[in-house]
Amino acid sequence: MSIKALKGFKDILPDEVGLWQFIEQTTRDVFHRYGLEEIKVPTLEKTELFVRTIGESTDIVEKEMYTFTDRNGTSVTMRPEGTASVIRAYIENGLYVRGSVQRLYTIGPMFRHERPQKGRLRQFHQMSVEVLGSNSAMIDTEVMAMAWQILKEIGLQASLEINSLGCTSCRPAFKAALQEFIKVRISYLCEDCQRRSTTNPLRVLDCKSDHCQAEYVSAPSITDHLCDGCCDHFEKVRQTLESLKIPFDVNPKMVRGLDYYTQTTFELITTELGSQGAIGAGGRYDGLVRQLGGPGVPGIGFAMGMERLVMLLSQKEQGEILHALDLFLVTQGDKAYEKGFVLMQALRAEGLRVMMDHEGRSMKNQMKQADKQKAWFALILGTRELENHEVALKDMHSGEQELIELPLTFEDWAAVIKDKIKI
RNA sequence: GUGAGCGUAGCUCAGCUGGUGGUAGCACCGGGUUGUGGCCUCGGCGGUCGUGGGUUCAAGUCCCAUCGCUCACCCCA
Repeated sequence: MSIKALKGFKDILPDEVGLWQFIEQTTRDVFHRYGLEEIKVPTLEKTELFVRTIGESTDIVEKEMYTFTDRNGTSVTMRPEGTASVIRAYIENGLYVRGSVQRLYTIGPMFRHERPQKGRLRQFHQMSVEVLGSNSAMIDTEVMAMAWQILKEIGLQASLEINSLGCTSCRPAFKAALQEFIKVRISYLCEDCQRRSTTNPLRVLDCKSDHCQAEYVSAPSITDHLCDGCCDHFEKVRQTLESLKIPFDVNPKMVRGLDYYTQTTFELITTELGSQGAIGAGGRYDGLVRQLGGPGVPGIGFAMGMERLVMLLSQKEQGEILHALDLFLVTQGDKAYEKGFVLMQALRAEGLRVMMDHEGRSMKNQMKQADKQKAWFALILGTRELENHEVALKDMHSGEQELIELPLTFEDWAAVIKDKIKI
């Protein structure tokens, strides 16, 4: 094998695609029930879009973007996340005039140049939601409830953690208090935290070192520094989550990696994926649309990682057998093969999923193929059946087989067979 | 960017202190059933031991380099 896929880029093979389709269909169904509309946006954007939204000093922008200059000398970037593009499209196409609140979702690949590991790829897929134009706390709850519903319907469990990061009026004060707290004990902290204390102080709270966490038990908590507005909002979110009986934990130490978040943030976490436990995450971003030159509308969004969902689901027992085919047509001899081929096309035109063998294999082998391809029925057309104007229909599950009499006109065969298997 | 582990058949892997690459499992093809799948049984196909160099009478095994994969850190979906 000479040429292989790029590091962190994966083929999704046919055996796996069924799971992908199941997850995607279930998710789309829930989205539609919540009144969301799909929007499709480009995977390539001007680099500036991501720098301005995600934040200059974030890891994504600093070292993870697939950025290059195109043939015109423009700096372009393969999107590392979906929100920025959707907001750009919202502003550029004036979607805010369609109504005060826009509920959008998009599904597709994202790109980040990181070292791959379990549950982390350079090209990965997200299903993401953006609700623009409402600052109601109920919207926050609705979005989380929707994520919760999706997990429930695809049969996965995760824990929901929420936090509030405050707004432009209360966050600076908290940041200052936190920096003051860190300064006093900086020499007791791990190297990472020492570095973070200047680059992104909020991040220290997220440190995985037990030692650092021991220091942070007495650290100032964002929830104690929220302004009245943010406090009310957060309170409302918790109340409504409770009224919907959605279990959650408040994690005042949860900090998100993108600069645009304000107020409510949340993560859906599982412990079954090694260190990449977040299967979905999001939050409110009230200043983002204006920051990109649009109207001053608030927004909230979240994204779920397809690969992580697929991994979790494939770890579980796979339930009932799905019939990939309605019929596998087994033939014997040249004449039956030729007739069978035309019959197969007629059956397909009738809406049935049908396959047959073209390699001239034995009847036994053809039966094996029928089994392997998960056909519901085997339809046997041998020399004997051809002579008698009949066909044998075998239920591959029960093993029962019956002879079906066929009309003299070949053209009517397909309809008769279709009738028979739709019992 | 940092650290650790691993590269032997399409896949999962044995292969001890160097001494002829495994009747290994799964998958695939064929026979046992001259017209019938799953289970069983028998047979068959299948390999530049990641690549390049070195040590040695002899390297899958030891040494060096290189490429690739994996996991973890950072960070994130």
